[in-house]
Order: sequence, then C-alpha cells, then structure tokens
Amino acid sequence: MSKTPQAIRGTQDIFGPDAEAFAFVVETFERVRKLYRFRRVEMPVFEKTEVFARSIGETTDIVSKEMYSFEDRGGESLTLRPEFTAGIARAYLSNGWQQHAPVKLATHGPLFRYERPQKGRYRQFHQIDAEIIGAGEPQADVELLAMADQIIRELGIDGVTLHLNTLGDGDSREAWRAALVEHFRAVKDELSEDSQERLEKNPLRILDSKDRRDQRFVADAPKIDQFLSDDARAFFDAVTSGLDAAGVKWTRAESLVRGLDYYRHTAFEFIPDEGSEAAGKLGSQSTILGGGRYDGLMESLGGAPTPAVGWAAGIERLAMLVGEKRWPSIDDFPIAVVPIGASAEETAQYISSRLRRGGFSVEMAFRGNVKKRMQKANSANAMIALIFGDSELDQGIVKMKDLESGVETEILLPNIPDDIVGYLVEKVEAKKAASL
RNA sequence: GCGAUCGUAGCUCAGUUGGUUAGAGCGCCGGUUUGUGGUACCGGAGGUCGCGGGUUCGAACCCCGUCGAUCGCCCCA
Repeated sequence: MSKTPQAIRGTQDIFGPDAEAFAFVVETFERVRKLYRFRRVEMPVFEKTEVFARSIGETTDIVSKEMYSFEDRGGESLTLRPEFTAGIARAYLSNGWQQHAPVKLATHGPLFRYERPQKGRYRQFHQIDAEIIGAGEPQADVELLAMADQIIRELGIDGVTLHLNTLGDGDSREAWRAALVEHFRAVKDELSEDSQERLEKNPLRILDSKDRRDQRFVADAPKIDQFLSDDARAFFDAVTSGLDAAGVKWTRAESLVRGLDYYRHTAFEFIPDEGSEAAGKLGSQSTILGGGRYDGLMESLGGAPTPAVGWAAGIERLAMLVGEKRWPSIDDFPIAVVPIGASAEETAQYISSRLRRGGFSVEMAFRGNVKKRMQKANSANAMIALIFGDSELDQGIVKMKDLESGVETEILLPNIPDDIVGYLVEKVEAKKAASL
C-alpha cells in the first residue's frame, strides 16, 4: 500500500458495536466479581521469560514457539505475557501474598501469543481472569465455577455448557499418562501424523483429536477414573455435588485435558453446544472459558507448595456471543442540546454541564445550521432535543421537542434539570415496559 | 509452521470472452423554506483497481513474486 503504517498482524482496532460489546463483557465481569468478593489485581504485561518458561512448561507450544520474547538493554530475556496465571503466581510469591491466603483475585487485560490469526484468535487478545490461591478445598473450585457460570449467564449467552473433568492428583495423572502412552504406542502407525507427534510430547491431547483415525482408538483408551486415588475421587465428587447445589449445570467430559503442564484435579471448559447459534459464531474456536486446578505451579517458581485454581476467558470470544437483548437504559438516549446563535451556544454549555453533572448523557450539536443540528440530534438517538436561540433566552425559556412525537413544549430555564429529566425518565420507563 | 480463498471509492460490493473517460448502494459534504430532525428529490467530493515485475498493440481482468486479510490444520481464550 502507501506509506501509511498498518496495524501489526493479529492485532485489532476495535470500534463501534464490537467495542461496546467488549466493554459490556468487562463491565459484567467487574460487577459479578465483586459479588463473589474477588479482589482486583493489576500486573505488568511483561515478565522475565523464565516466569512463563518454568511454570507453563518448556515443551508446550506456548513456550516453545508462541511467545513474544526480546532482550532488554541489559541483555535480560523478557516476554510479553501469553497468559495471566504465571504472572499472578509470581506476584503472589514476590509480594508475600501468603499473608492474605486464601486469596481470590481477578484481573483482565491484553495477552500476546505469536500464532496464526483466525476467527476468535489474535496475536494480541484479551482475557478476563479469576484465581483462588491458597485454597485446596473443593469449595474453592465450586465458587470459582459458579462465578464463571453467572458471568456467562449475565452476558446473555445461551447454548454454552460447562464441560468438567478431573486429572487426579500428581500420581494419578502420571499413572494415567503412562497407561495412555502404552495404549497408543501399540497402534502408533495407525494414528494421524499429529498424534504420533503428540505421543511423545503431550499424549493426553490425543484424546481430543479431531482426526477420525485417532478417534477409533480414543474410545477404548484407559480412563482417568481407573487411576484416581481415593482422595482424588472424593475431591472430584465434592466439586460435582457442590456445583449441583449451586445450581450450575455441567457435563462430564472424560477426554477433556488442558494443555499446560501445571494442571491437576479439576479441569474444565465452557463450550458452545453443538449446532447452537454460539457454536456457529465462534468458528473453529470452541472454548470460551477454560481453567483448572494448578496445585504444582508455585513450586515450579520456587515457592512453597500452594494449592490454587483459576480460569480465564477470551473477551473477544465472549463479545462475539453477547446478545442484543439488553434492556434500554437511560444512557442509550442522550438529551440533544441544540443552540441557535453564538450567545445560545454559551448557554448550551451551561445547560449541558448541569445535565451531565446530574448523571444524564448529553449530545450537543454545535456545527452547521439548525437543520444540520437537528440531524445530529436525530442520529445520536436522542428522544428529546432542547432548542433555543436568542428569542427563547430573552423569554427565559427553551423549547423541548419530543423527537418521537414531534411535539414541542416550553420549559422555563430555572426548571431545566428537573422538568426535562422527569420527562425523559418517564419515556425510558415506558420503553422498558414495552420491551418486556 | 502447513493448506484454501480473497485484495476495485470511507464501508459493502458490481465490472460481461483482456478494449477507450472504472460503476452502484450506503456513508460524507452541499442544496430543495438561511430557526427544526427521522421519509423524499437534486447536486458534489472521493479510486495511479494492495504493491512490484512479466505477457500483450492494449491488463482491474492472464502469469510470477510480494505484502495483507479471511477461513481451516496444529495449538489455544
């Protein structure tokens, strides 16, 4: 193209309805997270590379080929965060947050992964994230999942189900993994090329392969349930019965595994139901929220053994699913202020400012002739316009036009906030009632 | 890293087997009562057809390369 610089591949400039949906996801998250008493935490977007390399696992794709790493001027290797959990764990250890344990943390922001962009996947993407650190009880898992469920529900997203599995404790997981390797190695030549790779690198992943050649052998593969210790089984039972009590719908997904090394016990993903509207909107990216328990992570960063559980969800993916069934709110209908003439424009600033300080959104039309200003009022979605020039101001009034009915009434200047606001609130309430 | 499709006005796209000044809708600006919008009518601005090279008398159209986008595989939110 020309000399104008382009945005970097896999990054996006979000504007308009997409940006509104994005903000709606974040606002909903912030509101619900307070109901569950999760505390807000802010962290750097970059860390020493070892923070991610050691915790996520050297052999995972994220660490081996998807990190944005660079050397700073001191020659130290730094990395833009590819996920939240590792950085939160590091912050927990560096700041001695053990003193707050068990601590419930929530954050959101940008993450970076050097991947091929496609629908619902970007190189800079955004997540909301929730973690409970220092709690080994299954009740922590339940509360965390209940919050996830409520957020999705309050976003108006339907047709999404919680898929739940357990990976057992460390020993259970290792025994299961060994049995899986043995099972698949016997038929290695008949597996897909990808799965032959996975056999060495990440055998659990063969279980959710999309390749038909693999699926034949997945059905009779060893199940985690055969390897669960009594404790691990009791833990999982407590999680599932807790979810039932909390009214969170879930389904068992025996072959659900998570990619990263640090997961133990509970693993879960919220996935659109097959054939649902949500599934169609997401393309081949199916998971909108995923997480699990990571009891081993703190040790990999040199901390004391610390149980923890958490999840993260892609804001862009959630935003794609947000419905338009939001009730009309008073902010959707600004008051249009339409001054005519220079002295009226000054008064318009005064009136606008009073209305805004009173909590009402105001669109002030200050360009072009009256016709242009009225067009502006209309395209701003205003329901009422305040129109006034010298002749009105001399009389100490403004004209209030109902833009739906076209009816104009006169308002005395001193009555401006109250009369207008009362009129507008009434109209919005009527709209709300009509939309129910 | 691999594969497929695609790149024409701000946006969505049309452009017949290569043929002369490249079109439409929407949006934008202006006008149809210079103090009144949503509908309608009129006018206008805006494109070296992603970029570079090649074939040809002639390329938006064919070929090669390159950059970018989209979708899928891997992986993942």
